[in-house]
Amino acid sequence: MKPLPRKFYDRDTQIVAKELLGKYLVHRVKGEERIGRIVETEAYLGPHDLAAHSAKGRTRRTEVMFGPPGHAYVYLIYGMYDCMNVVTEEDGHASAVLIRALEPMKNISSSTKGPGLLCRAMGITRAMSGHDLLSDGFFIADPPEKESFTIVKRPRVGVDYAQHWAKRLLRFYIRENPYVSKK
DNA sequence: TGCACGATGAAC
DNA sequence: TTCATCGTGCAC
Repeated sequence: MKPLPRKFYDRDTQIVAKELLGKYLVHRVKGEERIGRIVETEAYLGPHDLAAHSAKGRTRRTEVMFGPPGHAYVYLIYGMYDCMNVVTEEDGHASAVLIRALEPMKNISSSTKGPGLLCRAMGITRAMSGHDLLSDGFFIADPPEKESFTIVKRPRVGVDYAQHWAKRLLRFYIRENPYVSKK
């Protein structure tokens, strides 16, 4: 399997969030290849999007969101879980896509239903924030066979504080897939 | 230097 | 509905 090209990520964040569905997230950890199929994502559009971490400005934590596309932005949430995002759009545009759930494909031994759990199952930690996903070892690739499915759009989870941005349909998931988080 | 608050998940 | 648990951002 080959990493998706940089130009895949260098596009409108909502398009990337939708097209990431069905792709394979691959992480090789101590000789073992762990693979999950992406079944749920959320788009975070940039500093103007009040639900995005980049809305607070450029800080040490969010620096990677402001950088070039195709890099991982991983952060600690609620003091106990790591969450993984993929940086989108051109260098300087602080947007990203949160990976919210995976369907286990290979070497997955715990739940991948939710952003915190999938990082735990895949062995992804915030030490990897800033990692270039155009590398072998940790990347996203096309699935072996083309598949078709219906995409459901919903408001994002846990962003009620973001005023009107909380209502936007920026959460995407594969219809009827049992590994999607929260019903 | 202190403190309120999460892009969560599990238990009650 | 409550709680575990701690880094981040901002107030003081």
